[in-house]
Amino acid sequence: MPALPAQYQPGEVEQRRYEQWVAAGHFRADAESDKPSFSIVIPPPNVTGSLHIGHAFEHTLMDALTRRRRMQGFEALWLPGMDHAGIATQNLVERQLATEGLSRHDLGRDKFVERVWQWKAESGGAILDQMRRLGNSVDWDRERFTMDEGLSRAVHTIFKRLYDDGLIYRAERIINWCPRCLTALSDIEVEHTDDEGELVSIRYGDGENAIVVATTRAETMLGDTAVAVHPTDERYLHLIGTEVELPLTDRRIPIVADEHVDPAFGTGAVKVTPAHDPNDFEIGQRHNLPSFTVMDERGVITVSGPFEGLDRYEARPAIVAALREQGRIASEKRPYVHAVGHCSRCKTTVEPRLSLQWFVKTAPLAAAAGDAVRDGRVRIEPADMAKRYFAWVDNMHDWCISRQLWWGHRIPVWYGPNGEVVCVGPDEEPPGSSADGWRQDEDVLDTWFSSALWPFSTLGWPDRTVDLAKFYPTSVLVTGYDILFFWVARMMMFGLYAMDGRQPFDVVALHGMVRDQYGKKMSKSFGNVVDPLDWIGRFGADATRFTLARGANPGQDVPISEEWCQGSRNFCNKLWNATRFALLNGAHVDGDLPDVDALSTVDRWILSRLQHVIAEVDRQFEAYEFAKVCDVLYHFAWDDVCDWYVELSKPVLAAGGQAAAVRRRVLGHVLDQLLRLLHPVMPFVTDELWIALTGAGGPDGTVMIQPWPADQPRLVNDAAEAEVAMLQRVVTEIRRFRSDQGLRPAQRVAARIDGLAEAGVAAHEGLIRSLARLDDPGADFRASATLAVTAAVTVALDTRGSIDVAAERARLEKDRAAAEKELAQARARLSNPAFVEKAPEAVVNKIRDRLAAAEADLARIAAALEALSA
RNA sequence: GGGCGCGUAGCUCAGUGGGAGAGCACUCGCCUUACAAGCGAGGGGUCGCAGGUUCGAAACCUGCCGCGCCCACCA
Repeated sequence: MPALPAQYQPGEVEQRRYEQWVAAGHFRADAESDKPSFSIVIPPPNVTGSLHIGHAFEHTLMDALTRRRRMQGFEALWLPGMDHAGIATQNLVERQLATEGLSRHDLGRDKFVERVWQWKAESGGAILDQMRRLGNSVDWDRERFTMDEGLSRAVHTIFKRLYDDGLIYRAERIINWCPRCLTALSDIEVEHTDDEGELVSIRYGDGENAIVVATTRAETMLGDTAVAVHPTDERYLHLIGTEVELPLTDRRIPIVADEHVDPAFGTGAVKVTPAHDPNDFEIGQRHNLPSFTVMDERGVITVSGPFEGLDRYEARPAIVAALREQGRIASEKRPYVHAVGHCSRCKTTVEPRLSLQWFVKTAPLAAAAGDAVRDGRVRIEPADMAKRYFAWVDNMHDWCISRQLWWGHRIPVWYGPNGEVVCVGPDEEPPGSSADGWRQDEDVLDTWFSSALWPFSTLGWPDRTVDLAKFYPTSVLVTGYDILFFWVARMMMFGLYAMDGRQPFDVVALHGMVRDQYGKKMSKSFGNVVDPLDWIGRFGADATRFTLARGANPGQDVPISEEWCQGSRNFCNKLWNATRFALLNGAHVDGDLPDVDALSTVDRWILSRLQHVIAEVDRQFEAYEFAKVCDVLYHFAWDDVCDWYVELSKPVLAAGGQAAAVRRRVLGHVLDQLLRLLHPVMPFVTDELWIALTGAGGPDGTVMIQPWPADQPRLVNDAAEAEVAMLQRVVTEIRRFRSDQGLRPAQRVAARIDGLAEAGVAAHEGLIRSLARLDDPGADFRASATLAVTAAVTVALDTRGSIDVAAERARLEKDRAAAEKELAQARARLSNPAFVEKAPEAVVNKIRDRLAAAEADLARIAAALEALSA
């Protein structure tokens, strides 16, 4: 076998390994398999742009889950795909067109959509390539896109079904309108920020009948159709039912009483503009008020007169100025901070607008979505997040699903010449031709409408496919808490509805957002954005993945930094070199492991530690505690295996013989198991090393399809762990002394060790001497320092020179103070009758042990001080 | 306005009823033939503040201070 280089070089390894995995077909899931199924559908990234570090993070978690299940013998499917991202993509292509001096209208609908498809072909390929670079073990044969023919048919099918069930309807409502994107938006596509506005008070009417209203949106007054006051407001009782003149117009409007008005705010009187404010719309409904639309879809005033053609922000000061001229400004405008909605895509201030749109009646669907979590069919991790989920599904408004865009699934409704409205099913012909006056609805559906079908549309629904039978419900949904409402809740609604009450996933594992090392959001303007490809190129995909997974505490945001990624890269290299050492020393994994009874204490110890690690990794994986999985494996690999087991093995291997033969076998086994455990998180380096270690070849010669390490409790060995712990303590204390005394580490020191038998580690004197770099006592040995390591163990060292007595004394005095404090604490607690009576026996015993340990420590320190004086 | 969460070492975070932890950073000493992307040793925290419950609180309860997020149609 070729010798491994001294440093791990990820680039070449990653490309080669990935190609071989794909070629061998190991990512492919077989729907006909007898194995239990495990399935994940990818949260489809938008075809706009490229994958950011947040995707890399999410994909790492999904890949780790999938790879582990695959090794555990599940038929594991991770289904890849992308989302057409309606508004985002259309905006992007429109911007491209703009650079050519064109608008979408210059191309026309068909040509424009063609252009978007063309763009998708280019952009989508880049995203898929990024997924390969990350090492994602996705089933490429099952890649899907929300605008695929099959998925479009699913959209069409469910639309028809909901329509027939009366759960989709068309209505004229106040909706959120983006005057830049020129489309309706759903409530959650609107982001609220606290903006500074100005509150002006305007006097309507004159004399006795005058009434003053306060508003931040003076320009809408042209569309006022009433003034509202609270029904019990003493100030205005006499005016209710009367009319006032609306300034700047020739209209008179009524004064109505409505509970909605807060008498304590402003003047207690509200102007009512049903066509441009959701509250006012409702007041209008209650009082049968007419609606006057005063702005067009771009936010430009349409009322004929001096303000016609002005933008809404030009109209506002113009109208205030005109009112002031008429002496109708009752009080100067004052700053007022209030929540204002913005388009989540382009940040333009949303204009509430009365218009005819399509809606999903959410009440029955949302109720089912809530119940599925409440009754435990779907588990949300971390559980706290379920509260947010309930808060949303229990208070959901109807969902506006029509968008005035061209890129998306077109609404399958046709309008006839005589006012007919026909929803056409997926296998039906349009009811008539355009020549006969029939036309299809111009609008397309909200992107999230098709996303909501993703867990079953990707598996072949509405057909009853074998994929659907095998892989639905999916096992777990891994996604960010930021799209709990956008996506998760809606998949629940549609999944339960379309799949006869069967939930789309059993578990929702929510993760946080990737942030920089100070917990700051990543943003281009702040310059702290990390490009996953950059890290993969410089540190490797495994290092990038490990850094991300290591920060993944459920539901918590994930801080990362380049320094930490360097640390992960170092960890990869550590594994590389540990395996390299093993191979240089003839470690192997073939043949059975010798019987436990035939093993040395050190072997039994590492196998016992390994068992704890396997059990812990399993436990943490089941809880989606990726950070803890990484932590456990990191410390086992670095501390236990590299710093101790390998070091303890060096003398044994050097000595050769039967002991060395056994050690080679056990070392090979430990690395084999470790590489398997790490493989889900760091697939590349573990596979490369596993192949080198085992000499495996051929398409199946990869760790990714080896059995997951089994938890074998019989290998747990407390005695061996205690014995090695004592060994470690002795070695560490001798090293401490050497370091404190400035004895050069490379310098061997003659020493005599006493008391190892009493400490139960007599058999390990050779190892202790080796690791602490002590020579055997020579003929010329003369003790010049005596170190008490434990109550029993003393080490007489020939330091070939004087030692720093004062420093060692100070050290010992410090130790003594700590031991005395410990002793006093333990005594105080044990002499407290309430404690001894009420505390669990195990705790009391623990304190007793601690007391004994403190006493032993004091004895040791006393002996050391005495030796120091001599 | 409503809801949720967080304040633990210089930084980022684990720990949630019985001896204060990790990574990185820091100090000292080392190229000890797997690895300087390394090895050994070490320093560092009245666990935001104040009360309470308990034999025992970083953890549970209450209040306060500070920070963050989500939801929301008060003009």
